[in-house]
Amino acid sequence: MARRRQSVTIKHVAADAGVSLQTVSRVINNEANVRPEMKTRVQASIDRLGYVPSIAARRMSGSKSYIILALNDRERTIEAWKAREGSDWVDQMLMGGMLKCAEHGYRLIFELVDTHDDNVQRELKAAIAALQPDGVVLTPPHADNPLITDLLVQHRIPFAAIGAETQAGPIHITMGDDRMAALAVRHLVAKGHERIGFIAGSREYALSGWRKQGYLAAMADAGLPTEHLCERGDFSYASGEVAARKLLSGKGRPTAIIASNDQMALATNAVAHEMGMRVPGDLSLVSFDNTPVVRFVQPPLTAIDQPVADTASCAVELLVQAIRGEELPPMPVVIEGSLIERESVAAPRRG
Amino acid sequence: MARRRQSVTIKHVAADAGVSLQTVSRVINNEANVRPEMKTRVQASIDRLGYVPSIAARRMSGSKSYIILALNDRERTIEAWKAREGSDWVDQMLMGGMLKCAEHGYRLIFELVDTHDDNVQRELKAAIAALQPDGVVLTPPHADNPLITDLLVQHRIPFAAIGAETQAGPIHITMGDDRMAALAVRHLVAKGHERIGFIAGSREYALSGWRKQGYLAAMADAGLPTEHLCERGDFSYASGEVAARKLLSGKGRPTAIIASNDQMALATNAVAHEMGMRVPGDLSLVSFDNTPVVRFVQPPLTAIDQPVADTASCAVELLVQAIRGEELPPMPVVIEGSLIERESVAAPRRG
DNA sequence: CTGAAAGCGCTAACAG
DNA sequence: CTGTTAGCGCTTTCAG
Repeated sequence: MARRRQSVTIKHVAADAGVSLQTVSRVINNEANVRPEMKTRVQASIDRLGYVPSIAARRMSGSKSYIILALNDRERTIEAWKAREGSDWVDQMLMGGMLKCAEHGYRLIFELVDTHDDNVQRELKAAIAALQPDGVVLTPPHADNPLITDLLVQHRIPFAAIGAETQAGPIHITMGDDRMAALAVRHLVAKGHERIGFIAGSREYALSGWRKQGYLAAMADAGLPTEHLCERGDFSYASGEVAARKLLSGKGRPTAIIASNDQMALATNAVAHEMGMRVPGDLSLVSFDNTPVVRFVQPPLTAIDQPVADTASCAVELLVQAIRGEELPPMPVVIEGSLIERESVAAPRRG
Repeated sequence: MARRRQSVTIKHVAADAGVSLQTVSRVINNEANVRPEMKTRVQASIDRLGYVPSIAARRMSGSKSYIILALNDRERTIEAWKAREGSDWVDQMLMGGMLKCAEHGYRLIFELVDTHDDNVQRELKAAIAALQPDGVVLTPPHADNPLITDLLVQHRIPFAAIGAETQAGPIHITMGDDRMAALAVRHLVAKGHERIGFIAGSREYALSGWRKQGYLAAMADAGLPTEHLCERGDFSYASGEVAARKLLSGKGRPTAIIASNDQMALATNAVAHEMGMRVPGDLSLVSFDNTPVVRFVQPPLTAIDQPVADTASCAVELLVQAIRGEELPPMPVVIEGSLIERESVAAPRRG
């Protein structure tokens, strides 16, 4: 294969502008110690020739690769992709992260590794060796895997942990899950609900605990009971069915349920219908995540939106700051979601 | 910032195995002219040290970057992402392409450029200069933009055009849109429908024409009329409403409609309900694309699945073959979808 | 079949 | 403030 050469290199620009390579380098890296006049001249040459630096060459010589790695769990991601259940986590993650990367001249590379596999470290090491990323975005449950975070710390690669239990690296972002759960509770309480059930998510995710705590705290604040009103699922539809059936078949059943994700909310909705209950007439329902599918079911579900794109965008922004050695804000940074009202919540029936 | 160095380089492997750099290079590139014994010894060192070559260094010296670019239209992609209408094109594209890339040691980088902007060429040139991709996946409507294809040809970068009208480069993939439309027609004819309406998509996409042609041909084959039964939308929900209203408000209205994408099908479904018609009792409906949302509406829609992931995967596979200089199959390669039966099709009412 | 030398495009370190 | 020099890790080219 023919050797593929850069068509316009820093040399061409230097020759065109009549300066040294180094001066051009300083201009493209926006370094100090270049006279404005010089800078203008060089920039003019860059624009005229349409010069864009090669990221491979920059990586080779300098310390930057201009690559940020977005690490996701292989098994879960592939499963979700194949199931086509309408979750757009990958989409939101990718678009949010990619667009922010582009603003700073970075590229985002999406990578899958097995969290549970003994080979995590080997897989991650290989990705690091191949790509030499300047930063890594870690999504749950990776964000809490010490095999991953330790390796990153050791390689001195800054990482942004999204939804992690504890702060293992420089950047720690959450989506305010506890406050969002409390918001859902208050929304239902304001409608007059007193018996509010909750379906928790998988223990493997820190956010499951936060959502549950937020629920418990808000219920306590409102002076409402939670006994026999809290079940745990694993985020799957099937687990949602089981939990919903338990909650709805006992005595003193709830007039409203908050489900920790959309699939479990969908399942709850189906179970309610199956049991002859109307949503929202007999049962109000608030979902978590607000993936596109909740808008298309009957009734469209009131949901807590999980701001995935904003979070990914923020992760990249902070990563770039960290790479540049700039000071970071206090952690954790909280990107709060919001409650989207639709048609699955109403006042409870009296009696 | 500290200069970040590769922890294990080809030099370490060479020293460990007691051979020259070149021999190691030959082994990792699977070249001929290495004694099996040598190869084994080198491979052992590679495994022991956990060596993985740096793609930046490989790009610098050799001709390969091990990067494949997936090019999508900026405006449309961002619009679809923000609308959160439940389309999972990006997801399917990314996962299909990325997993196939990984199999061959490549990485997929997702990039957005403005098809309509005068700066397409500048944007694309910049991406090429920065990344030096070994291949590019082009999605509609990029695949038919000569500003893009010419530039790629000129740079001798092989590209896979998905859903392009004509073959501008080495790889040309379609999803058999005409045959899929015919399949939808035959499905409806088999149920007893004779007046079958069709809502075409935006002229900007070659596949809109193919789908329409497939419909017209299949209708002709069945000896059925198409006059006043064919409207054109632009793939948007709003355009679907307009088209559906036209089709359903005339005399001799259709007993079934095929919509060229899911949003227009959803719109048709809504219009039918609004007009007091039942789906599928009074109107059967077949949708195109089969994005997740069609499973969650009432009734769940029978749809032609568009095999986006398989297509992206195939594009990458063929690209890798092209990069290696291997022979390619005859073009276009057709990745056919299938008809997914759900609940929006029934026999027409008699009368 | 294997090795040595040269250099890809850029930046770090140092010298002026 | 600007230029020079020396590589980064790998593949290509050319010798053996």
